[in-house]
Amino acid sequence: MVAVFQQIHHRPGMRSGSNRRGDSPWVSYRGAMRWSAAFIPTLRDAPADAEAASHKLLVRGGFIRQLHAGHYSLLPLGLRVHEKVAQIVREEIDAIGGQEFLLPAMHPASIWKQSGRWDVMGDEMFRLQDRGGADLALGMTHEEVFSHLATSLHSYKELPQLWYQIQMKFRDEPRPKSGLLRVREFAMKDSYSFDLDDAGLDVAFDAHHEAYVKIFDRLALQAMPVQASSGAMGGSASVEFMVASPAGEDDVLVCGSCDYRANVERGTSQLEPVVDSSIDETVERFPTPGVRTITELESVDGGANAINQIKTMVMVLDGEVTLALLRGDHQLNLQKLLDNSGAIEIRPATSDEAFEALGAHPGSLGAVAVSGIKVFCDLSLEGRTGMVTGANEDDWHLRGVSVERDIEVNSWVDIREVQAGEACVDCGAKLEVIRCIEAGHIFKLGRKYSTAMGITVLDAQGKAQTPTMGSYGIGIGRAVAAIAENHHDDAGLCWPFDVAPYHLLITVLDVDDSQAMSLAESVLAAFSAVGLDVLVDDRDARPGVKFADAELIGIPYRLTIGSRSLSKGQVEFTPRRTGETQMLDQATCASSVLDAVLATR
RNA sequence: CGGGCUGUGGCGCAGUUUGGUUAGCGCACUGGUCUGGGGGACCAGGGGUCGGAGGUUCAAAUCCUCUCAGCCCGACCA
Repeated sequence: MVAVFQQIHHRPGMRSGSNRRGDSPWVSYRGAMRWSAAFIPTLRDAPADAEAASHKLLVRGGFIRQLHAGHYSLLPLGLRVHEKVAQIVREEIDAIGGQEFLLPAMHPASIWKQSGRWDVMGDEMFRLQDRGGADLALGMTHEEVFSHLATSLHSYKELPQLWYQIQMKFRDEPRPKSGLLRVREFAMKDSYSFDLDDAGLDVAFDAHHEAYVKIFDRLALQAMPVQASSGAMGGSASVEFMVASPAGEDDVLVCGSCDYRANVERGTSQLEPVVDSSIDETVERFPTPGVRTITELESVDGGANAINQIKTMVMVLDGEVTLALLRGDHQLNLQKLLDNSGAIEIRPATSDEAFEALGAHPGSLGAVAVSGIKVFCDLSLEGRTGMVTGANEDDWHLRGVSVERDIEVNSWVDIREVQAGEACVDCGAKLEVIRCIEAGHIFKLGRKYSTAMGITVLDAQGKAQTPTMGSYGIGIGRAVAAIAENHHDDAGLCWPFDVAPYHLLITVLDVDDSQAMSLAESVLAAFSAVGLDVLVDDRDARPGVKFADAELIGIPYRLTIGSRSLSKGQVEFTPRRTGETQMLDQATCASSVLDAVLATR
């Protein structure tokens, strides 16, 4: 470490900022950096188009720069955080037996066609052709490639396998946004488990669940595991790790008194029972001129409260016109309908399509006496009677409708979106809806890919078996952004110790004071000796600039060495998070700072 | 893909409605003097195809047409 100390020795008289190779003996060392030689382009103002706190601060702090929409350059400071996050993920996946790979980012179309996803992925996959005209894709995930490799497995004795990589993924997001939170090119840790049977898959899944808890704990992210939709790709269990943040894009149902947590795409609630007035009403047609909305129908003569209305939504599922029925006061959740129908593509029907299918325009639609059209009906309508709904003739509605008697329902499904304040399905307490960032997602794939890609191993009886798979992802860059979202204040970032670009910032206020510089160097040496990372602010700048930048980039601990305190034999120690400064004795500061830092890490 | 908005130096903006000298301002940057514990002052500088193309005009950052890019809301999204 003496060598390190000398490599970074600041030569008195050298102008700060002079960093030409020819006149500096400075040799790069990952754990130590002089600010005067570093590329840390801090900005006083955030770019006007930055909205999310993490976006603003990561740009202002010189961690990232946008190249174009959804593509960011990681600057040295940003890369250090990114790599520390990746390393934590790597260590925890290794700890459950993961083996790291590095796979091609560019894939032949053939494997995507084999899995069936060449068509399914649609516009979200970047596609290109090579000079020979062969179709290629930039990998958005790596089930296909890993599955292709897994065809080299031949015996049950080789299972289980747990494979992973940390690699760039490419997704042509329709709307990249919020800095690193939603991008089109990003590093992701994705692991895949291969097991002979469901019990093995359970083990791999649970191991990941525990590993993820440890990872997010080490990242200082308060991530809650929530029940999630498996998405279009199916799967029997799916858990997302969600970090509460206004910059997020998912809504999560959180029960205040038990541990029920679910994505609104999956979660449900208890509904207050509704008592319908009469059971044997007959269906009656009545005029409702100009009435087009649930609200209007509430107050019209012969109408009813929303709770007694049937909302008829005309959707197009994979090109087929379909009806989704809900209680008048409920909202449709598209993902739920997707999951329940098994469709890949979903969109609301146009007004013309609705008219063609039902003979009326939206606002007067209903499912009574409709046949030949698939009808998905929300569970909340089971057994309901005396309902009001559209008559499939503009300006007319029906009342006295008994759902089960009068409507030909193909499937009863949970397709409504739970609202805040509804009762927890487990304990009945009030549910909150919390905006979250999806930081990780684990799920059981089953045999979809192993079947498609032709993976088989012989079992103990010599019979061919198709292994079952699990898939587990964590976005590294998104985790960096999520940490920034959760750990900042008005002045800037406050990196958790384990992912901080540097552990200690030594702010030297008078860079021409050789006593101050040599004190900085001795503290640096003490930190380097135990493998901690130190940034020395040796810029010839005014104190105000240095303090502001220090708070902006958010190094967890700062040692300030200034002639004013130094003349009294003192230096200042300030944790970024509290901002509370403690005076330390100059002579012993190296060891006391080291002790303080190690004690609180 | 629908709705809204924005492109002027590295960042933040003014100027555009009503066309008219050399396109300005703050920050940042370079040299200098002073200063020296919370984004300091002064002096002197460098840096801009006004997103792009076409058009109207004696004259275009400004008007017209097309186009590209970016942002926000929604849709969408392992």
